[in-house]
Order: sequence, then structure tokens, then C-alpha cells
Amino acid sequence: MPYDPSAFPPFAVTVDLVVLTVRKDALYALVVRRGEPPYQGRWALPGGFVRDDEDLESAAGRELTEETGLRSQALEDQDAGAHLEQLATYGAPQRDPRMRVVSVAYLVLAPDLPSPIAGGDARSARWAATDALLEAADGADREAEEQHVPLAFDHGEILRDGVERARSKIEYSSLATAFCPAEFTVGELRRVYEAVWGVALDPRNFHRKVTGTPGFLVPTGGTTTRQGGRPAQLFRAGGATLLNPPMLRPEV
Amino acid sequence: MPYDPSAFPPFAVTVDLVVLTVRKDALYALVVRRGEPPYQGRWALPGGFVRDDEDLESAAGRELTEETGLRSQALEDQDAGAHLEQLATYGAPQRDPRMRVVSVAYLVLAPDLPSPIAGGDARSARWAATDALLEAADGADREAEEQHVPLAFDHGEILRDGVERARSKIEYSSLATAFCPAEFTVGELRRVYEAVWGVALDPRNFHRKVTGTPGFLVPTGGTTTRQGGRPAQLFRAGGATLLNPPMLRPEV
DNA sequence: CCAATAGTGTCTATTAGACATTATATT
DNA sequence: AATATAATGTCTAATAGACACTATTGG
Repeated sequence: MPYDPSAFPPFAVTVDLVVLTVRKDALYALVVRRGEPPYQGRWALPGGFVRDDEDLESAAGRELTEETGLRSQALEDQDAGAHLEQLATYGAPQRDPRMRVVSVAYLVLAPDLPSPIAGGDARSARWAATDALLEAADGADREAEEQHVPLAFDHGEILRDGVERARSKIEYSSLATAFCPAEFTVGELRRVYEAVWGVALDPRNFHRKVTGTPGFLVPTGGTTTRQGGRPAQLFRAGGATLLNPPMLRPEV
Repeated sequence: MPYDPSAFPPFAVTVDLVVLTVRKDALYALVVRRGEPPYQGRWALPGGFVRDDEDLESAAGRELTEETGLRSQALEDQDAGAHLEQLATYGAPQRDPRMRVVSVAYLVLAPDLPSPIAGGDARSARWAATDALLEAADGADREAEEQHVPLAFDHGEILRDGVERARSKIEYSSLATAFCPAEFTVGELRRVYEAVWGVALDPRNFHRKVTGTPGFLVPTGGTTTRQGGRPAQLFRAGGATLLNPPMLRPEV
């Protein structure tokens, strides 16, 4: 096709973030309250327009920092910080009633933050259990109830895809450690798996499995009793990104 | 953010296709020759602009039909036709020197086509071995050689991501059948795995594994000798999309 | 006959999962 | 002492992988 700037329709491009964390033994997502129409007053995923000279991943990282104060951490990096990866792109013609918007969604896996949310636009941001958010997206009949209001736009669908991505990725990658602080115990890592998958795992088999997978965990030498009981060894994430053999999700 | 149409920079949105097929026991990708600058004369992935009122997946399906005559087949459908799924989105600011373009890449897995390519713009389209295309992307030193010219734009990177997606997805899904005709033998399916992974598999263990995985294969009753030797049973793809247990790629 | 592919059977080392036991902290 | 969590050990059924063997075509 010949180059003709008038031959293509103009789009707005945004990034939306599915920021997940584990707290209170459940999976939580970051949502922000919308201040203007459409969907005024409803909860939505954080996000915003991609700037003129900005890479997509840079835009996602910038939005993340603006909303949470977290530093993003691309796939390559190993240091502390949240894991960030591209999730999928959503571009149905009427997904935003104002104009044609294509949104590139990014998935962020973050440890439970000490301060609730320390960002700029934090007044109207909160963590919400993904269970409740996704229930709302399904059962549209009882919206009147407490938290059972679906997310704005197609953000319910995006959140569902993000949760499913997280659930499957911790099977065959070491990403579950992204939900943990820099140093963590085997029990804490197990509680991450249990929260994300929504199942109970045998602590003894889990311990044998993760400590036996090469490159998954590296002992730091320290111990902690923050969970009560016998002191547990502290680990940090090892260099391995792909787990072989994978962690097996029960009865799938 | 308040709604202000002048507040966001305009983007062009395109779809690019990674169309893969198995032929001659190797993985091949569809490429088209560029007629205009930039990268004039170079090979590129097929693709084009998303139209004003068009869904992203519809645009990908339309481009696929235009380029190959194939009917696309979204994830839900089970009938004959190529498998189509979203791969990833590429939006580096300078990836197209003419203007800011965000490209949503789609992955298509197609059976080996009887006629080479029966589409509109087929004059300058061909199947190319992915090995050669990706070698070119790596070793930029010997571009002078036969096919060792890298793909236009960032299409080498997109192709690499598509091949990697295909390699990993046939492990835990029944997608390998998308490379086969409607009816196929266990041996033909095994050659698909061998071509995509680039390994040799034990025919006897493979047979036991795939026929023992519930929902993977459904016998049609017919037989064929098109491969020579003893007649082989014909199968079609079963309803299962996720394989449990997964096929295991050797020595990864 | 031989060569080629299809299909089934057998053996073994490994492993997932169930569960016992010991260790070390707090209350 | 009672209780909680950590860590290691044992047993068994299931399985991946190696490989023997038979079946059925074409040349």
C-alpha cells in the first residue's frame, strides 16, 4: 500500500495496567476510581495515553510509577521491583464511546506494599480482591450489592485475562517470587501459590519440590520467625526464569 | 485525565501476521516482498492498516484472507481453517521511519496449502524457512548471501516471538493439529512436532502418548497409506484444547 | 524377499502425591 | 506443656523414556 497519511484512520493508543499482589491469602488488583464520564464513579484499571515519542513498555512503567510509586522491572532484570510484561491488546471499535482507542494492557506482579499506595493520583486508588471484581463482571444481575459493580470499559475482561496469565505463568516460570519481598521463606512462597491458584498445597511436598528445582531459590543464610513456629530459612529468587520440571496445579 | 481530542498524539494501527506452516519437515513462514520504501525490495510479514470501524482480530482475518485465501478461524471454532490468535504488540517510536505506527501482531497456524498462495497480492509472496529468516536477523555480517537478508522493520523480532509462541504452545495445547489437514495420521502429527521443535521423537512413545491423552484425537475410522508402509488410522482433532498431561519437549 | 511405517508390549528409573517424623520457635 | 510452622524421610502408584516385537503395506 502506498504511503498516504490520510489513508489510515487515526487512533488513540493507551496502556492499561493489571497490577496484582497477594495479601490476606488472596489475589488483589489495583483499581482507580474514574472522575469523569464515561463510567464516572466506577472503578477502572490504571492507565493512560502513550506519549508521542514513548515506547509502549516505558509508558506502562511510567503509569505504574505514577500510580503506585513502584519501579517497574522489565523481564531481563533480576533486582527487586515489580515484574512487568505485556499482556494483550484490546481494540474493539466501541470499547471507548468517545473515540477509537486501542489499549495495550500490561501485567504487573508486585509484592504486598508496605504503605497502601504512594503515588500521585492515589486519593482514589485501592486494592480490590480479584474474586469480587470478576464476580461483578459475571453476574450483572445484582449490581446493587456492595462491591459488585463491574469495572469500567472492557477492564473486567482485561483483568480476567491478566489473572489467568498469572495463574498459568507461575506454573512453569519462577514468577511467583515477584509477589514476594526480596527475601522470603518457602512457606511464604507456598502461600503465594495457594492464593493465586485458590487451592491448598501440601507444605512438605511443596518444600521438597521448590528447593529441589535448580535455580529457583537461593538460600541467603538468614532465618526468620515472622510466621511463628520453627525459624525458617530465607531465600531469594534464583537466576532461573523457566522451571523444569514445572509446578503442577492440582486437578486442572 | 479529561477528555481532550488534541491531548493525545495520533497513531496509526496496523496488524502484522506471522503465518506458519509445516512443509518439508521444517517450519515455514509467509513473507511478502515490499514494493515501496522504506525497505523496498526486502521481505516483510504480511499486514496492513486497521480500518476505522474494524475489530483488531477482524483486521487480521481480513489480511489473512487477502494474502492467502485462507479463512481465519478464531480460538473458539473447531472446524477446518487456520488457527488465529493475538501474539503481541510492537510500538517502538522509530520502528517505522515514516510515522508513529503501533502494530498488533497475530499468529496463524495453517496446514500446508495445496496451491502455493492463492491470494490477491500473491505475486510477491512466498513461504520461507523460518530458520533462514531468523539466521539473517542474527548474523548481520553476511547479508550478501542468498537468503540472508533480514526482514523489514522489526519483523524479525516479531517472527522470532511467533515461532517461540508456537513452540511452547504445542506443548500444552492441541494446537499442533492446526498444522495438519482435517484428517491426519499419528505419524503426520509427530512430524509436525519434530519440525516445530527441531528434534526427533520416538514414534512408539509418541503414539502411546497422543492416543492416550483424552480429547486430543478422535479416530475417523478411515485409514491411509499415503506415507507408505502399513496403513495408518486417520484421526481428526478432538475437542480438548488444553492437554493434560502436556507433551514434553526433550532436553529443555 | 526387503524396506518402510504403524501399532502394541515390556521394563526401569524417576517422580508426584500421601503421609510419618523430627526440629525449633512462641504462648 | 501445647501449638504452630519448618524441614526431612518413607512409601506407593503413575509415568516418561528406552527398546523389543508384531502387523501390513509397496517394491
